[in-house]
Amino acid sequence: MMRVTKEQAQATRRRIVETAAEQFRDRGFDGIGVADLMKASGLTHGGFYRHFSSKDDLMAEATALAYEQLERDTSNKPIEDLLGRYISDSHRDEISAGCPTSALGGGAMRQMEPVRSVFAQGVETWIEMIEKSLDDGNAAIDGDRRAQAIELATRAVGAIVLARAAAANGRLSDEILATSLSRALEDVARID
Amino acid sequence: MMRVTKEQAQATRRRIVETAAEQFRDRGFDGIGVADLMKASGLTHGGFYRHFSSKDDLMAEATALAYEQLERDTSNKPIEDLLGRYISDSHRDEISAGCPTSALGGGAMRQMEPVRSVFAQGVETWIEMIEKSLDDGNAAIDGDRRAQAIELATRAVGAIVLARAAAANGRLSDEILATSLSRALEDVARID
DNA sequence: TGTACATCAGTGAACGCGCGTTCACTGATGTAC
DNA sequence: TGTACATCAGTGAACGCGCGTTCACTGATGTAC
Repeated sequence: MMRVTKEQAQATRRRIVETAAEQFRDRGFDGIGVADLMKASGLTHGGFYRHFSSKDDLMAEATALAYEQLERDTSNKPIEDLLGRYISDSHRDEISAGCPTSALGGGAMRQMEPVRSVFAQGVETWIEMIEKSLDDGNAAIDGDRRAQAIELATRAVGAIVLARAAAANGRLSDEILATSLSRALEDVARID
Repeated sequence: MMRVTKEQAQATRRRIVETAAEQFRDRGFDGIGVADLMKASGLTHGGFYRHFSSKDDLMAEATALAYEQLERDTSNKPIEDLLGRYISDSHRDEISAGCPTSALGGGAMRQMEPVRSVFAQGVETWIEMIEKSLDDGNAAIDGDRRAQAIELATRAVGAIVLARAAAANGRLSDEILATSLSRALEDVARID
């Protein structure tokens, strides 16, 4: 097996990006190398540069894919579901399938340009999803939906980041999630 | 100059921890190495292990110091000041002097044990500081102060993490900070 | 207080290792006739 | 449709480099007498 159908090559490329999207969130951009990423994709490291011009290039693409997955999993859901899924034990614990902002966004300013822009675009998308979720729930009467969406976006991200930072103290971490979720749901009920 | 007063040695050690507390927040734990850290402290890398048993050891100590600095800068301040300082352009931009939770907390679960516990303790301290700030403001009447403190803690951390993740889009990043702060201040005014 | 020796903070060379990246090579796929 | 050749996805060895850590050494400080 050397050289492969164009379709197979495209599938390989996609597989690498999917693997990277998981592994980067799980271990951090610096926590996994090109060789291990290729091995986890069932390949050897040498072929990497047939698909990507650099690790940074893959970081940008993998992050973009992670935001697309977040969008797919979240859009067209009632705001209560959205918050319930985001502010949860399973989201805290399964970083590799979770929101890229909470997993990697804290270091976005340390990254090179292609990656930074992907994060900025992902944050905008994330806010718009919440706004849409608020609008869908009820025939828009009150207030500034955009501002409400931004507030809920920060509360959700903050809850997960804080719960992960506190993870060594399980009781505290759980308290942060439970309190954050119940107060967010109360406030959403008040809006609707 | 080889061998130095016990006081000087202690001062050197402190200087390394202070440098590390800044550099780790700025560049990330993986973003700066032992040799560069020692150079930034005016030393050569060889002496590192006279003071610390490993880089992880320093990471734990530096993070603990960063939380102490946060506590010093923040406690006994009215809640409005606390939020105004935290949710600000300068806090977003000057990561090296800012809150360790927003700078490094997202990766706490990827760290080894001494470090994880320091983050958990730091988060607890941070929540307690907000709770105290709420209590000081007015003679405790209503509601669950602890829950209010947790909510405000997540809103502050979330605002900074989101603003940093969105930094490549300056307008969006500023919008997140402005909206988060004004809504947090409104809610605090409602509580008091 | 003065002398002799042990301690140990700091130096700089060296260690093995894993990193991102490059390269010559392979051989089935894709293409030109 | 069949043949001849070019392309290029994937392999695995090799590159230079920076990492965390170790070590023999230095010489002023600290200590024992």
